[in-house]
Amino acid sequence: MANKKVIRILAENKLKITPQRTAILEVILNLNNHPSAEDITQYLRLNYPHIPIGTVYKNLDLFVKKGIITPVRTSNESMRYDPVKEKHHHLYAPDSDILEDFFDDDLIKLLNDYFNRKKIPDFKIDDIKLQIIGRHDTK
Amino acid sequence: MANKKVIRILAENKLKITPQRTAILEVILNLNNHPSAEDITQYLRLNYPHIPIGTVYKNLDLFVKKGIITPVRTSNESMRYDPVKEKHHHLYAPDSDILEDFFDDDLIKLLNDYFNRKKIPDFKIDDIKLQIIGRHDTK
DNA sequence: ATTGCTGCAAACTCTTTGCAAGTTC
DNA sequence: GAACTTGCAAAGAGTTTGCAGCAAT
Repeated sequence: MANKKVIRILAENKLKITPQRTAILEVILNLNNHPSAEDITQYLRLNYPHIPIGTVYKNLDLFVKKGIITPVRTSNESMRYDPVKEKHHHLYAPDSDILEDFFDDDLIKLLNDYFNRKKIPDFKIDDIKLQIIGRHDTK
Repeated sequence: MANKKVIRILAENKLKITPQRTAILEVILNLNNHPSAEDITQYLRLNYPHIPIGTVYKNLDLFVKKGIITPVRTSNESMRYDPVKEKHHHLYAPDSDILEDFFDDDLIKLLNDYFNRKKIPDFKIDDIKLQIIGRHDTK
């Protein structure tokens, strides 16, 4: 059931391979939806009716610590999880709560160049997070 | 006690002028710290020992609805509140949980120009939120 | 055999809500 | 006096934690 990619990722990170864990990671990788813990649990329950949300949270925390996924906050309450490793930004539509990756190398380069030139006094930059807020066309 | 600016803002927004409300708004305007509801309550209790945090939240919600303040989320759990009206971005230091305004008209222009040129298919941009993540120099 | 994981429930943090009594306009 | 606000407590959402029993290495 568990695909090889998932097994490999878990092994590389020295995480024990359990059915729950592989299922959770598969959902995040395949859904590609920036799901919340609640979303993941709902989805898993289609095949696995009794998985507790506590187990989902514990695994998400581990995945975040290992760098397998990244937590993303929106203006909404719940934390969303992003499995993508390459540097990117996000589109967020508050009305629909849809959160999407926004890949744009030109933009990344633009910001890198900008902040390489313009230093901020007494502040060391680790990352730049850009959220493009808006809405999807309705027709 | 309540200063004229606060009174004016409340009147302009047709909010009734109560001691609690003016005190809350004064704290946000004067602290300039992007305080959380908890921060505001702690601070108010120096002079006003029994103010309930529920009252703080109710007023914050109203201020947000009226556009007097803007809620800002960081990677941390609690919501922070920003009274600044001019367009700006933020510096955030996760280690210290310090959130600061970052005013930079060149950056705003750079992003505006960029997104005026480069449209995103099926997406109407309402706002661009940029958080510069990093840490303050320790020496 | 050791170490780590699951399942369950309780607890915790942040925020919202309901409502009676009081205040503002 | 009509409409709104406060204070208080209870409840709600999202998340974390503790621990006994079980599974993976």
